[in-house]
Amino acid sequence: MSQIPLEPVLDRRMQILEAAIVCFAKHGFHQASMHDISAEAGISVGLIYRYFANKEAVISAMADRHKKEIHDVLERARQALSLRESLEILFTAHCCEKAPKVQSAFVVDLYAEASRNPQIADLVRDVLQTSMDGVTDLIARSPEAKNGATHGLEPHEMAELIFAVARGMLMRDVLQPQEMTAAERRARQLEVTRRLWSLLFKHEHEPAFA
Amino acid sequence: MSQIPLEPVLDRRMQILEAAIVCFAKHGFHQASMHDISAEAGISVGLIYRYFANKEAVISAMADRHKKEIHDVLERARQALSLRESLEILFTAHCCEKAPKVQSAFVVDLYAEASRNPQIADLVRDVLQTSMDGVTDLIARSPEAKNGATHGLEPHEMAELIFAVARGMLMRDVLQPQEMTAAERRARQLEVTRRLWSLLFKHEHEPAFA
DNA sequence: TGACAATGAATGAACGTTCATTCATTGTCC
DNA sequence: GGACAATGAATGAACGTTCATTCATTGTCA
Repeated sequence: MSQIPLEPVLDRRMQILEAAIVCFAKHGFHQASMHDISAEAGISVGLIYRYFANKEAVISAMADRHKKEIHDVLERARQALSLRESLEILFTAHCCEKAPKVQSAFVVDLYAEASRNPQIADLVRDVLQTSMDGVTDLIARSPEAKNGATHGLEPHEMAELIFAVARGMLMRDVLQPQEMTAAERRARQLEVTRRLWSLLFKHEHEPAFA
Repeated sequence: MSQIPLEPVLDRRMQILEAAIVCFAKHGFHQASMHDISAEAGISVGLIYRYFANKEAVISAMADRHKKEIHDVLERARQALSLRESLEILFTAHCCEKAPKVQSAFVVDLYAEASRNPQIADLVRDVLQTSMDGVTDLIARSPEAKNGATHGLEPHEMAELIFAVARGMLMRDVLQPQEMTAAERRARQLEVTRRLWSLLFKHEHEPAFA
């Protein structure tokens, strides 16, 4: 009846990380206890230590997972049919249906941690640089850039602004009440994305309809 | 010979808060211990409890102080001679000479805390709303808005974008290496501010010189 | 039976908080 | 002025609690 996992070790790790992100988002990295995580995962405390050396290792693994997720988002953005669609994917990636706000809270916590943990800072910097390079590239190749609707800005300067806005909206998101649904968050994000898009790429002599 | 302080009680509170922001920025709200704060302030642990009910109260007082500081910045921005100068003041307020990065790290921590502490969330939301209302007003009264260089955006929509970018840059700031000076941070901030300004307010048929 | 997964009570360090105690300063009386 | 009383700011050891981590024990399959 139950499926036999090919990699039970990886499954356990995933299960623990899944529980950890919920606890971290709810209490913060250092206020969430190992007991909280084990309870959320439905396992014992000791078992966590079979799969992770210590709490620090859980945090690191979560940061690594975040890195992979961002790379996936970037890949999806790359495959979009238009630059605007790419941006919408990037801006709404964190609005997942289950547990809205968890992703935002986690990322803000990650930046807070980065401000005092050089290892996390390196990782976050790396994720950011890779993403920005990717978007710079997307912009440079876009018809919008070739049509000269760039207001004299370089693609990398545009990418910098885009990511500043994305981070800023993420911060804003953690201020929203818990009850706000993922759909509502998405709508808010898209509104701002479109506003930014029309500023950045709207041809100067065209009206901004869409 | 020695000056007699008029309000020694307030002085002590200030001294403790000054030490607290350093410790909070260095270790985070919940990793900084009361012993850390007392050591940084050069006083005993017990004395903190003469001026604050508990650790929570220290955090709250710091949040209140942050609120006052932001109001001061807004006041200075209001008195600037041009909209652009106002924005530059808002964007570089956190780049103070002593202890660069401390302010940014504190604010990111404050948002992280807001994501799970409704009381802090209310305060931060309030600070943000007041600031955004102020800037919306500044924009509405500006010659730029009256000249129609607004790309069809409402003043409050512009303010929203401006604050998103400001928050985003603040987050970016905590990734910068500790050694980066306040002047270098300021320069980075101004660069982005000017780019944003030219996007938002540059007249559509004018080249962007400045 | 043996190998490994899983448990959760036990451990000790670290933390927030308290409070008995110290002592420089100020006030009071002769 | 000098002797003594009163104050309360300041201290830091001690307390109860929480937490990350360990490990002896139990459960589970092949």
